[in-house]
Amino acid sequence: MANIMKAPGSARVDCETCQARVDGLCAGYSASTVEFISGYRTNDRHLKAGQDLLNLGGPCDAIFNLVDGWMFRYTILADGRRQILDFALPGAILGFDSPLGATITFGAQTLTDVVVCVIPHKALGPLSQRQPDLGLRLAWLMSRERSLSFDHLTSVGRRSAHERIARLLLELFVRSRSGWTGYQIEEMHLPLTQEHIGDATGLTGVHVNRVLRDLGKEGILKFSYRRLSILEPDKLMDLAGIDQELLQSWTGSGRSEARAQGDLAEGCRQAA
Amino acid sequence: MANIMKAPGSARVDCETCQARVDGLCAGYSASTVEFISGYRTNDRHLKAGQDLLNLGGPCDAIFNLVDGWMFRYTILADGRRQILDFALPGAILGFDSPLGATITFGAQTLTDVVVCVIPHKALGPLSQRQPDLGLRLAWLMSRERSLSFDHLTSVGRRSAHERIARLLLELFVRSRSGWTGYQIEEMHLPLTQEHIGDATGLTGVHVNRVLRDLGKEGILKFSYRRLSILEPDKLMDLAGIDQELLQSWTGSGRSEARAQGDLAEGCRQAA
DNA sequence: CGGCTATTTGAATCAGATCAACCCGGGTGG
DNA sequence: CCACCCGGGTTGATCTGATTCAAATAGCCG
Repeated sequence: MANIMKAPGSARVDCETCQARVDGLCAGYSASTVEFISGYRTNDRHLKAGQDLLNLGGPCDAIFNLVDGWMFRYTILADGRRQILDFALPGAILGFDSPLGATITFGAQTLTDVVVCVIPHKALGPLSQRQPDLGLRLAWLMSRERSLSFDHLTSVGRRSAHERIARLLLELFVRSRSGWTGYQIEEMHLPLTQEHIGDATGLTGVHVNRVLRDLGKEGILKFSYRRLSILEPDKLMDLAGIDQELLQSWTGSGRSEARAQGDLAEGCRQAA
Repeated sequence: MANIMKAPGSARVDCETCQARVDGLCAGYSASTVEFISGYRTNDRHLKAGQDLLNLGGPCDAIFNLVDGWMFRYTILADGRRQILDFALPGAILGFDSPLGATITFGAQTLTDVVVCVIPHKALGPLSQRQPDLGLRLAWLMSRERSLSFDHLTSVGRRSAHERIARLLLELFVRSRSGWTGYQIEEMHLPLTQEHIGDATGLTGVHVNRVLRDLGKEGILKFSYRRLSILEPDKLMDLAGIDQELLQSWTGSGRSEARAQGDLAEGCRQAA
């Protein structure tokens, strides 16, 4: 997975080849602009799978640009119940949460080995002075995360267990590919346990298992031991209640030749 | 409620006295800065209670600064199930959703008579060029909305019906006051039906009624016919599982003498 | 092999949904 | 002034999707 990490720990992420430039804060910027932004970085951080990036209750004074690996954000209630809020893929920004110095109210944990590059909150002001569309871009990024969160809220609030799970798996698949036609039979490595899926969908691990088993029996998909196979894309999309265009909004969109409207960088360009 | 609306329809919102300057895009800006921003406004819009601001499936080419009144955002599923995503109070920004021209994926409906001031998306670029912290500010605003959404997600995913309802009512109370010590017995007008509460918490209207009835019997609060009375603040906060500091994060925070960390404008100031 | 974590399966239970009345208050129109 | 209506709110009986508890299995690693 993490080919960037060959030289473990010490190596500094090279902005030229950074995965996060595909669809994140630096997407579509020229080399010189990226260079400029990079000047404000402090040291990268490398984490093993299963670690927390920032600890609950502590302060947070930087944003983290997820360069490689998968993470998730979560809250823990007093009695131990956990809710997973969203999954972060390369290009995600973490740590832009409570304005400055305020204590963190939700955690962020790695699902795989991970690399993040770090930009102190303090740098955001100066950065956005010299690169004025950066603030807007960050705003669009946040807005997209909020939309995703709205989507999850709708799932958990109003959809059946089967719908929720179908939808989540589909979302993660599509986002990890940055797009999908929706017609191909596909397979991928999904670094989640059934417990994770339960905590993300507001269900029990046990119940997730039963549903997964159902979906398997119906030949729609298989998921066990971290391997997901989508066997009947159309049935799955139908069950999940997904229209093709929604698929796009989950990623920066079409990537390739800027599939018209949905693209983040495009959005900023037009707005400017 | 809407004293700004005395001259109905035609009157243009006066930025000097605009409620949304307390905690929104324009919060804390000097008169001249607000003036500058205002130059990019197009005509205000005045809506009656129960109307939709933007219609689903259509495009959206402007952001709306909610100046007066209450609204909510929602999604409707194919079979009619509705999920309310959040409630918008004065100072909220609506319409900053899908990047540009893309079709709207969730609706926004008024709960009371409402006034919004309108800034075309096209203006955002130029605006943030000349007022570079505006983008960042918008980003913080979006980030706060996302945090709220995370909160709702946690409620709906992991809390009991009693907890969810207690929490929602508390949230709305606190946000509408922009803060609360948490000790006073209080009363307010809440422009919601039990159906609304159900759709926001992922419950049935019927069940909301039963819970509300319970809470009434226990003397914790009363809510009927749009009037909410908090009778036992401490019990309510306990039931809702709220710590004092979380209260702050729901608003721009402490308002008055910038309760240190949580304040939006403060955040931008420090970052700059 | 032994220990660990994840998955699987069954049986009992429960929180909340569904269905179906009925009530209440405040318009509206006759 | 009253009859009617209509959008909430209330209440009970019943049903069910999902939880809980508990025990067995399966893969993984040292």
